[in-house]
Order: sequence, then structure tokens, then C-alpha cells
Amino acid sequence: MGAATTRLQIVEAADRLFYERGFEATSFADIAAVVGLSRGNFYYHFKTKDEILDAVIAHRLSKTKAMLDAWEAGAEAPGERIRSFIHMLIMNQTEIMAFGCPVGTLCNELAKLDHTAKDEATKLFTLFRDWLSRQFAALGRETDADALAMHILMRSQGVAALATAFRDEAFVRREVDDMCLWLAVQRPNLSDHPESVSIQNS
Amino acid sequence: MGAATTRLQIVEAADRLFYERGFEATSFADIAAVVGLSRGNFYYHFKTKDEILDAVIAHRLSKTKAMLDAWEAGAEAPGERIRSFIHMLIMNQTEIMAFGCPVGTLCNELAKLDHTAKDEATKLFTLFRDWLSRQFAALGRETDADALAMHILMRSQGVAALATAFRDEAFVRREVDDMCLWLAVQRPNLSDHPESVSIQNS
DNA sequence: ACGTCTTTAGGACAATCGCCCTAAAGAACT
DNA sequence: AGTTCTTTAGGGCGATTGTCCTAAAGACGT
Repeated sequence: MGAATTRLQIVEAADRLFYERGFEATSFADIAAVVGLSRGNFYYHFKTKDEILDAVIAHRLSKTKAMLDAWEAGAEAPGERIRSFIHMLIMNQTEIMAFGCPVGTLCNELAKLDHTAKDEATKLFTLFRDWLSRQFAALGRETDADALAMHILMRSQGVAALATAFRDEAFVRREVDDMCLWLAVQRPNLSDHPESVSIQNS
Repeated sequence: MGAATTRLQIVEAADRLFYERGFEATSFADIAAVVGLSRGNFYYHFKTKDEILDAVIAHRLSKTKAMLDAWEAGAEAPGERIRSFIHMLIMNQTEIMAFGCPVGTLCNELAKLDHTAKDEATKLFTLFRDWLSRQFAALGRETDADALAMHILMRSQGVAALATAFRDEAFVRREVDDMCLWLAVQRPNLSDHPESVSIQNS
């Protein structure tokens, strides 16, 4: 088997295990057992555990980018695109209720460990943040686009955290609806569009 | 030294370490080193690590109850009491940015470990949830008091998660202000008070 | 000073951790 | 078939894990 193939299998197995059990709680042996490799062979592909973590984060970054691109291609209206983000909470409900948000829980764990890769993990958040910010800017909210992006990101993190604790599907649905309602109420900021104000004044 | 005193020292040291490093990442030796005890002596006070976790959760439950009672005694208006809850995000900002929310991160970790005590940890959330629900009911929102409580809880979890990831004090202040604004806008639900409706009709 | 019960220290235990080395099997090209 | 490079298995390294035992020191009522 090619080294690239084996490496990808390792990364994907580690990705799932880091999510479902946590980074610290997952051992070399756990990953090797899933892939069906000997523990010793690991050293050939990854020298240290941190190296696997770096590869997993890089893998998640590229997967996330692809997902955001797909959302952008799947809908023209920025509001519709943001709704794709919000509905992640419904799509992945089962996994979120069992293991939380993959991004949030990883960042929290790495922050506690004061791990070198914690800033790299935060880039996963930044990916969503910047993408959402662009959508809000396209909605006519250039001035406070980043604040709105952080607000939506904040809500999805909160819903995920409580969904894990209480396993309440009705709560998730209710909050998702509330987020969509909030989104529908957002209107272009007039101060971002002085030309429309002048039209109003004419 | 009395056994009760030593036990309390152990629980408080474990409490802090579980928060700052996580449950799994904290070892018997770590706790023993903080308290200044030999590792072996641990077995006298706690037979297993899970037993320490149970004690830590019980300790947090009683501390949380005391804090909620103090908030209730410190303000008559339910809105003011809820603001005490919201301002936890400001009061504990430094620790939250370093280690996240003590309740949320513990629940997340125990969920991933599928630990026996995860339901016990969720009771910490339930404590806040029920207390907030009572305050919203006192605000005249008996019908949807629990949903409003979960909404505030959700927001505080989301803010804590992103505060840990981005370490952005301005973001925390902004979202806290927004929560207070949201709270100020909440008005008694008319359907909860048919008598006031009839007055309006008279 | 006595005997008794509580609290302690220190170490042993099997298992597992991340990490590393070596030798052989597999693949590819000559 | 022979040579070279890639990929693998297996095991060993010291350190650390949670758990447990034993023996001595401390507190305390008599």
C-alpha cells in the first residue's frame, strides 16, 4: 500500500478518534488498531503525536474550505448561505449531542493543555468567521459584518454545548429557528450605503 | 491534620486542576503534589479517580447553589439577578479566556469519555437553568421561562467558547451588552396574565 | 505511660504511554 | 535474477498511569 494512502487513512482515523474521544484520550495504539497497522510502523509516517495533530488540523481545514465553497456554489443569496451554516446544527445533530462541536471541543482541549497547536486549531474558527463575515457584507452589512459573524458563531457554539449536555432535540430546533428568525430580521445598514440614503433624502 | 480538612484540600486542588488541565490530563500525582501529600496516601481518602471526580462535582454543586442564593439575596428585581449571571462572563473573563467555562468544558470532556459522571456534571447546568427559569417566571414569563433560561445559558456558553478561542475582550463586552439589551427588551407575556388583558379590555 | 484508632509515607504492581530502533518483506527498476 | 528504495512488523525503551498494600507515625481518651 502506498505511503500516501496509509497516511490518509491514519489522518482520517485520528480525526474521528480525536473528535469522539478527545486528543489526549486517544493513543497511538488506538489509531493503529483502527487502521490495522502495527504500532511501530507509526513512527515511519509520524514521528510524534503532535505531528499527527497538525496533520489532522490541516485535513480539517481543507475539508472545511471545501464545504464552505460548496455552500457558496449551492446558493446565490448570502442569507441562504448563512442558513446552510446554521443548519449544520440539525444535519450533525446526532454527533453533536454525543461529542459536541468538533471545532469548539478541540480548541477547548488544546487551550487547557496549552498546546502549541491551539492557534492552528483556532484557524478552523477563523475560516467560518471570515466566510460568514463575507456573507454578511454581501447582505449590506459591511461595517459590522465581523461582529455579526462572531454572533452567529457564538450562538452555534452555545447550542452545540447545551445539546451535548441536555440531548434535547426540541431545544436545538427551537434555537435554530430563532437564529434563522434573527437572520431574516437583519437588514442592510444604511450607513453602509450613503447613496441609498441620499436617494431617500431626494 | 484532620481527615475532613485534608479531604477538602484534595477536592479543592482537584477542582482547580480539573478546570485548568482537564479531568483526564490531571493525575493523582498532580493533585498530591499541590496538596503536598504522598501519592500513596490518596488511597486512604479516595479509592478511585472517579470518586474524586464525584466529590469535585458535588463540591461545585454546593458552591454554585451558594452563589445563586447570594445573587438572589443581592437583588430583588429578577432582571437584576439575571444580569448577575450574565456578568459572570466579565468577572471571570481572564480564566474563561484561558480555560473556558468550567461547566461546559467538563460536560464536553465527560461526554467524550462517555463517563458515568457526565449526568452528574450536567446537574451543574440544571442548577443555573432552573434558577434562571425562576427569574424569568418572576419577570412574568411563566409560559416560556425555561426556553428563555436555556437561551441565556446557550449564549453564555457560546461567548465562553469563542472567548477561549479568540481571546477577544471587545467581543466578550459586546456580546454581554447585547445579552443585557435582549434582557431589557423582554416583557411580561400577556397570555401569562389574562387579568391584565381584561383590564386592557375594560 | 497506655493501648487504640486515625492518618500518613513509601513503595510495589501491572498496564499503558509516547517514542525509537532494527531487521525483514514488498515494490520498482535494471 | 539483482539492486535499491519504500514500507512494514515487532519489540524494547524509560516514564507515568491508576490502584493497592504495609508499616510506621500521629492523635487521643484512659
